Amino acid sequence: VVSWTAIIAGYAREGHGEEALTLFYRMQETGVQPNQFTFSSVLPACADLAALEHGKKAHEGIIRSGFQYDAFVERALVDMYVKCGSMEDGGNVFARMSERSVLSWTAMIAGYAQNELVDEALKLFQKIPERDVVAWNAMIAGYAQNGHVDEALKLFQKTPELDVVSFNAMIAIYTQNGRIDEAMKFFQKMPEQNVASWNAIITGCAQNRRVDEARKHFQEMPARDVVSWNAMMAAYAQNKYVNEALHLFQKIPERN
RNA sequence: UGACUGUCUCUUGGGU
Repeated sequence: VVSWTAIIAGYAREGHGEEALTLFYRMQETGVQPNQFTFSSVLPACADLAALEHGKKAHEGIIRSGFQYDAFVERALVDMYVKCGSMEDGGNVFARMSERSVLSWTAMIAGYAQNELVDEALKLFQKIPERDVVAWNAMIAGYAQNGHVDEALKLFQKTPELDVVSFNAMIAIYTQNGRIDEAMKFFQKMPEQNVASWNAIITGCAQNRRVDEARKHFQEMPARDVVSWNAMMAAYAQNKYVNEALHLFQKIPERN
């Protein structure tokens, strides 16, 4: 079981979920019973593939074999259900967990928000015993994803410790609602911008038909990653500058 | 000898 688990874990970690699942089933066909290590290795593979049915089967196996109270397994189950978008199942496991870390709380909040259950997200957020900056950011982004701009801003203003992600989230919210100038204010007053901040601005300009400004920021930014290049190409393409998009594509450095 | 985990920015498709 150790050997099987080591290989399954390896595949899962490298993003080869299909292989991880295949091996998971094959080990059982050969009569080897998975243990808690195996389950906490294979569940992330189900999560990556958003393979809810496989995840549920694994959950049944976990209950049959009595590993449902293992803390590693519980966290992996919550993570799997959230990433598969099955918030009801995730919530059930979460509610029965022996120990809920702030990571699991945050995963649940983000999951609810991404599934348009912003009220549920808020309920959990209000119940977190210890909120860190990531949890605050998740709730801010949760409002954003559901179009609640004002609530997001209120929460941002109440956040005790802001970081670059908090600001980036606000930039995205405002640009997505056509309020570029307000987004720029956040961009300018944040202590330091990272590449995602610049990318958000570029995308924001593009979505509001300000291609020239997008290009200006693209040229100004200190460092570009693959998202930057994609964002700028999309900026051109979506505004009917197909030739410019193609031209840019040809200029992307190989490492991207 | 083996295990899991959270928040922001781009791209494609699907759904509403």
